[in-house]
Amino acid sequence: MSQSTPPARGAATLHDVAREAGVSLATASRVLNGSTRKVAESYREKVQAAADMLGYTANLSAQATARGTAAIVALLVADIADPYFGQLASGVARGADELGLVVTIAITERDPQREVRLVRALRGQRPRGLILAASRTDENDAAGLRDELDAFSATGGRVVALGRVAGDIRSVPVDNHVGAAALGADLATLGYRRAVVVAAAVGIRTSDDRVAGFTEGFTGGGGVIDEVVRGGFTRDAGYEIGTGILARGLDEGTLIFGVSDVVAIGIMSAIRDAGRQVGGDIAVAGFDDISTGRDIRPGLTTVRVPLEELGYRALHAVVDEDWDAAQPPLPLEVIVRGSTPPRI
Amino acid sequence: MSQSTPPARGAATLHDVAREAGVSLATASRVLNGSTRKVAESYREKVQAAADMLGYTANLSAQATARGTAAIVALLVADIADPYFGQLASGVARGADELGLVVTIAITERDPQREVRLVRALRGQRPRGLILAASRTDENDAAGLRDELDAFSATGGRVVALGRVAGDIRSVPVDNHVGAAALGADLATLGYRRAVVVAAAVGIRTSDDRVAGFTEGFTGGGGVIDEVVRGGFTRDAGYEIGTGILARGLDEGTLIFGVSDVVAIGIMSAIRDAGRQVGGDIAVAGFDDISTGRDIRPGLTTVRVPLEELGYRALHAVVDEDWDAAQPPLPLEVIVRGSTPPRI
DNA sequence: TTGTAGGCGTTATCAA
DNA sequence: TTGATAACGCCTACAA
Repeated sequence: MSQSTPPARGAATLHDVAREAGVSLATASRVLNGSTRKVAESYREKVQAAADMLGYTANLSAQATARGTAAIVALLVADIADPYFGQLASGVARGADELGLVVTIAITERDPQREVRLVRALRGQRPRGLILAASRTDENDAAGLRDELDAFSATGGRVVALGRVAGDIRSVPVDNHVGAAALGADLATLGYRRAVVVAAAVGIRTSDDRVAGFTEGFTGGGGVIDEVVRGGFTRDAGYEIGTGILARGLDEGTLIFGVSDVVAIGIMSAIRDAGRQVGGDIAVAGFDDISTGRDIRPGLTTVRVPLEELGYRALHAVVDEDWDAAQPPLPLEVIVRGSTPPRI
Repeated sequence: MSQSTPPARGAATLHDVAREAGVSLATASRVLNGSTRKVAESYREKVQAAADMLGYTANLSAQATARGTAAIVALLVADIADPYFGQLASGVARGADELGLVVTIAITERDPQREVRLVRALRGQRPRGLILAASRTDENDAAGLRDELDAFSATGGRVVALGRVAGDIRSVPVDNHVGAAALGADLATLGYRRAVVVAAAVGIRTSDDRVAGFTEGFTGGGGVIDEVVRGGFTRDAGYEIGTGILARGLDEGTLIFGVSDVVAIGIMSAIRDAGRQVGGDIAVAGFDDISTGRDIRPGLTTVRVPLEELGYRALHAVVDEDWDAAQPPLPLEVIVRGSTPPRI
């Protein structure tokens, strides 16, 4: 066996492999990385052997500079410790893995300015695409972001947003309105008549749609929305607002709808810490169906969003050449658990 | 204002900026990316202006090929939807952001073969370092992995492992043994006398250490370990094993210790689904203190591991030049909640 | 089918 | 301080 190449200082390069195999750089490139195979079997084997022996791994950066685009997909989330984003990221990662893509992750911490900076930085990677999962407010302060995204698109990068978004960028639709309406209707049918809604700030699309949908469904079923309180999309926001609501007094049998499970879980904790009971006393419902909602007792009534699938689709929205913009929205499903027992 | 440069097709390059500013490539590079500043203020301004106008972003790939290493840290986790890894990743991301590094994430799905493949693929990015958070078994089947890691280290990459690991690679120590012993001792003091331990497979260090530590502390306090059942590190494993244990019959007042919170939460669900009660009837304790454990009722008794901090430290273990190998282990703390009420 | 050579966007060396 | 210019590792017409 050829021993000509000493254990190279630094990673083995394509050069090394070619030399070791006694072929040209081009040939080595073709068998190891190039797509269409047009290399004699004997050469092919030699190159493979050399590559294995040297532990060669293509330098992705070099590949990227040469090709002009990197085999990378960037994912922007508000908070990766939040199970909502975790499940989402899981789907993205699975899809990327299937396609040999690398996922880069960035955390916005729900700060719009930060988000703009991150997009700008991520752009430097020349990723194939950018998945925006951090829920954002509408047009207003999104101006800076819009510019960055445009710049990215202009260079051939693909932007995918979760939920529905204005503009030309691709998106994976989630029919928050319909889902929330179904939830509201079902809860009205269950006998609930008064509800308090805990939402995020006005202008956050996801929140707005869910509030509107829920209101429509609930009032349509004969219920009344007592109040819509604004906070954020976090557990702590839910806890805080929940505590406030309880302090102002709340009738038994009232329902509190949190615009996301995370918020709803915060509310549940607030209820307990206030010495009240979740369920028969004060009912709670959420949205998303994160896995935690299944393990708490009583179980959290919610609308199931297939988050993993959502992430997976987002990844494909980035990559697929023949992506159909008229995607059917993901199937949503109302799931009634112990946090909203029937009142009839 | 100069209009010489038409809105370039493709992203603006350093070349474009230099031309627009009327300086050389080298100068432009120095003001925009280079570290030590030795550029006349007038030039500096011109370049900045040109860069801003063109929306220039350094091509990280090109930079990486030129420099030989990318401003990237790769993170390997078993499952990003698992809150344990989510919180961990959160800390890693924060640290990376502070240092202007990009985090690339890969999911092992707890498959050793897959892990090896991923490390190999990740190596292609020539990242600054690799953080191994996926809990692994000992030496045995880790051989292939070891090779890949060695290859990576040999090229100047830094490998950091969570928990304690043999070999020369850096690690952020977590004193699982001590923490578990403290938990066992405290629970014995609370009056528990019989316990069943639900662990992962033999050979998984983290699990082994926790089992050994708990056993030591619990028996030292006068308790007896009835049984150690083996499964995995997931919620579903906990549920399944929990169901099995209950089916075989379990005295009231027995304690079940799951080697991680996720497992313990699965056990709690199994207990409820079997019609038994968590707490006074059957007590449960876990390890890690993931956030979910605070929101379920009764709250889960556990050992608090500062996961976010753990991730943050891991990131610094990758980057810091003057990293002190003799890191003090992270402070662990026993947290007693409602899942293990006092029995005296 | 194989090899040669030029180019991708940056960095870094070395004169000027 | 500034500016040519040679790397960096790989891809890809184009030529052989």
